Amino acid sequence: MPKAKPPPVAARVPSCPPLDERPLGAEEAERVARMFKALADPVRLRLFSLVASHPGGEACVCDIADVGVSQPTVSHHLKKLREAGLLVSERRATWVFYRVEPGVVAAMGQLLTRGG
Amino acid sequence: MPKAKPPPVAARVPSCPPLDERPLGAEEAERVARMFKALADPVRLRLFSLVASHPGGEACVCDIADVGVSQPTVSHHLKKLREAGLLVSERRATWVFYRVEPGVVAAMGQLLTRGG
DNA sequence: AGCGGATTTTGACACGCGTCTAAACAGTCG
DNA sequence: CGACTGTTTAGACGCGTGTCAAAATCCGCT
Repeated sequence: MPKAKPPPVAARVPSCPPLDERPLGAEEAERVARMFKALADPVRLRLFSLVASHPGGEACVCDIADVGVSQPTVSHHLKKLREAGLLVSERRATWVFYRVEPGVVAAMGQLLTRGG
Repeated sequence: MPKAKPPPVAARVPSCPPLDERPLGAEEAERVARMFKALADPVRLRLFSLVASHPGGEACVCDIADVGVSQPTVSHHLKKLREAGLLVSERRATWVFYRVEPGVVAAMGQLLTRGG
């Protein structure tokens, strides 16, 4: 039986203060680093922006698969983005559609937005 | 003679639009990924926030070296943050001080701040 | 049930990266 | 100059990760 984890929701983002407010603890840093790591790859960055900028707010894999790597590699990266909570996927008939999970991106933005 | 590159200034950040405005090109993605990669490590994240939140806006290496790894490793990570343009360093007498380069962080924040 | 297209998973491989110890470098103080 | 402190560099090592081809899975259709 495949693990049927519910998709990671925006509510699970514990919202850190901006990076210049106070030093991050070890566990906080681990968690935040995981999010940044998801966007620390050119292919993932392109896939993410392709989904984020796609009309309708969602994109089928076949719409965004042309980023210069093989299609299995695309799937691999999409999975990583999903596991990081940045994207959510939904199967409709033959195709799988991806959407951005808005809360997480906003949380990362707040980390980098100068506080005070 | 050590390479005397001028410090990477905020003006060198070519300021991308938010990720949901249009798909990133290949070269753009490479460049942006390099910046995210610099913050995609727990130790670097802690070092960065230690510098960013330090009173006076700068910190000596000896002030922030206690993040659970050896001191050479700290130096290695600080070098990466400096090469990524996120920190600048200056030697004063025996000690080396690090400051954040504000422009780059702001640019990364804009990437993640929902446009429109 | 069986075919065919879309997507994911598996297995393998090479390269990058984080970490350490040991050594080198810089600068201060006797 | 020589000893001592603070910091960086040089190698070396193991693990994670990005990539691909091949196989497996899912789903609609006939």
